[in-house]
Amino acid sequence: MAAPKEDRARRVTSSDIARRAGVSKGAVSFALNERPGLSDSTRARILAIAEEMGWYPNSAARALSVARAHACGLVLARTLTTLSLEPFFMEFIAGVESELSSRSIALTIQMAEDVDKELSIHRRWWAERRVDGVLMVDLRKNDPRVEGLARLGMPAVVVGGPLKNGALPCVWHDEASVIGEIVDHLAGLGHRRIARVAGLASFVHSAARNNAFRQKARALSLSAEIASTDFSPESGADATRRLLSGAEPPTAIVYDSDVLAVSGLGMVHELGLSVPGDVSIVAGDDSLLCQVVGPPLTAVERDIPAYGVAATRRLLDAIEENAVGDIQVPRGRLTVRGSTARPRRRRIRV
Amino acid sequence: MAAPKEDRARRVTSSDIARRAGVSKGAVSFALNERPGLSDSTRARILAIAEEMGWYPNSAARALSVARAHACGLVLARTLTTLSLEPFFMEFIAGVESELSSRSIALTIQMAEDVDKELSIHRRWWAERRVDGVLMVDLRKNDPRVEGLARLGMPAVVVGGPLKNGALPCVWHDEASVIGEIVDHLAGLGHRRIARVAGLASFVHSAARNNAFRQKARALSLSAEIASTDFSPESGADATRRLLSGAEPPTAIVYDSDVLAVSGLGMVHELGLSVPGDVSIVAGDDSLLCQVVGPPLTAVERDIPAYGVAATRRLLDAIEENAVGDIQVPRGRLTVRGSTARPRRRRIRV
DNA sequence: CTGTTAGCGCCTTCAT
DNA sequence: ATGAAGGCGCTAACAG
Repeated sequence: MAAPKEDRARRVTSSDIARRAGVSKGAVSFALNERPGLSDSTRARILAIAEEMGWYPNSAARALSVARAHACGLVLARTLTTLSLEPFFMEFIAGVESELSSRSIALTIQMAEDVDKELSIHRRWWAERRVDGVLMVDLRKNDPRVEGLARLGMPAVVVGGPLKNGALPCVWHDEASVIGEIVDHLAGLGHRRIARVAGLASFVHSAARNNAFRQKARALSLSAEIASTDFSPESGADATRRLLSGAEPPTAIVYDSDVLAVSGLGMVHELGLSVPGDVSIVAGDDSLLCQVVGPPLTAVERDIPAYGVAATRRLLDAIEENAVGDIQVPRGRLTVRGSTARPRRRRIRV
Repeated sequence: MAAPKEDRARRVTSSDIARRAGVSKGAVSFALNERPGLSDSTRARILAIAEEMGWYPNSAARALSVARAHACGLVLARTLTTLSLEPFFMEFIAGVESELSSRSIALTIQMAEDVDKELSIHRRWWAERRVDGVLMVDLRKNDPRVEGLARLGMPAVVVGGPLKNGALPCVWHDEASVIGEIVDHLAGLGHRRIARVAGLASFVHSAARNNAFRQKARALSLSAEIASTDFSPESGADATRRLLSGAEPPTAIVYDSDVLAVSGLGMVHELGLSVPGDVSIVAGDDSLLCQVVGPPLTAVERDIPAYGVAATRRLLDAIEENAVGDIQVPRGRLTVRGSTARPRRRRIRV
């Protein structure tokens, strides 16, 4: 026998509902799952009693029976600093969550040190049937998770991409055209030497932006320089200092994220320079952060919760085994604020 | 029969392990749960086979059998803006998660519009036995969740407090002494008119800080003013403007969070004033945000992941029905940076 | 249209 | 030290 030592509180089961309604357990199940084969009056009576007694089907029993966990998973393999500072993650989670909870599907979250650990979490989740599928974020170059998840056979969708081999469905966003818009804006203002403070080059989306940045700059005959960071504010400040203390400092800097941009702004001020007088600044992600600093930052605005929603819908389709291809979400738009302007003639070098 | 239409992939069960090991299912269970009654060699063989086949017990079956979900819940009832901007939440979640995952317990997260919706999520989770217990954050005055959770009988711990009626265990933090340290610091620098930009007064922790602020100021014969906000950056900027455009503006402002402080700093600059020359600023929460703005902000530093860890441990105890009382976590410490200094004599009023 | 029943995969008591 | 068997609460075939 496997009953717990003593119940914390006598728990209500579908049998209780059935007894009170004078029907069988099967009828209760039918009523709850809106299946035909029950008179409306019986159905209504059963539902009313369930409601009154505050009964919901035991999720474990249901999961066992229908072979579905009614839960999706998300593992985050980033440093705590990045996770806590970047508004992106919470906004994304909010989108995911809203889509999931409207269908009474739970969201299970875990953090991991690196992508290999992440993959072993996925393996375990799937072996335990704890989740029905997962969302995978922060796609890396030669990402071991893609192959790993694909062979696992667990429904999964990649946030980012697109993936050339199509091993996994993905929901992506056109980075190149956004970068194009930014560079156009800067070139239009008259900037000739621009720079980019990028995230980790091992991230596919950062790498894609790097390429787009270089190409677009070349097309417009601008000199373009790229400094890499690990997404932390310190590294953003460092990169900014490095760029601005070169022989031919850029007159505009494009940052990969809002956090990097804000820390870059701090460094510009610390160097005794002004924005946008000496340097123009563009943030690659928008958030209220960009709006509360002085000057407010020109930034790329995009609907991140919607990104989460799209990814979740795609995952749900994968779980239902509905074949749909990759999905592209609307690209971000540049919002011009006070941090970008025409460059000064030429700064007196100290 | 309740088998799924067709298995996505033949799934491994404990029977498979048992067969391969030449033992019964019971033996597999014993091996896995480290129970006596098995020879070491048999145990090792079973474990090795399970490992090799990548088998983990089906979580639904186990949950059903042991009447435990092996999952804990957290619902967040804040605006998306606050959630995404305040580093607090992710850091807290990281702490919770680390404690949970080290014991293979899942964390289920959901967002809610308000505390009433939150309570109904709790009710449902508990009725479904989807979680074994929950953490409750952002304690409000006369919080309906306390009473609600208490009568539900679901293990729950309140993050914040302390609760006077002891309806639920809590893990709290001494707000008053931190505020005391801040005000002492400011008074020590010579400030006589100080102000506080507070969060929502309906939040117990904000209210506690309000009281402490007033009392401490009175004790030191300082004039103290409080402006309330909804934690959003805009409201922080507004409150700052209001305070500084009064007849007798404060020479120092204490903010309830890092986000409020940073937006306040932006407003101070926008008003053409300098920090700390014209106004000193203290942030009630520290984060790298405070360190990357110019000047870096004097702030209260505390170990938020550790707060999450403590709360989680307390919850796990509640679930195991181990009686332990409320827990107080170490208070934050003031880190003095460049945003606080002696006040100027008296500013020329415009 | 309604009721009965087997079985989902595991844990655990009891008998061997 | 090991195996057999019942039950956790639900769903869904099937019989009535």
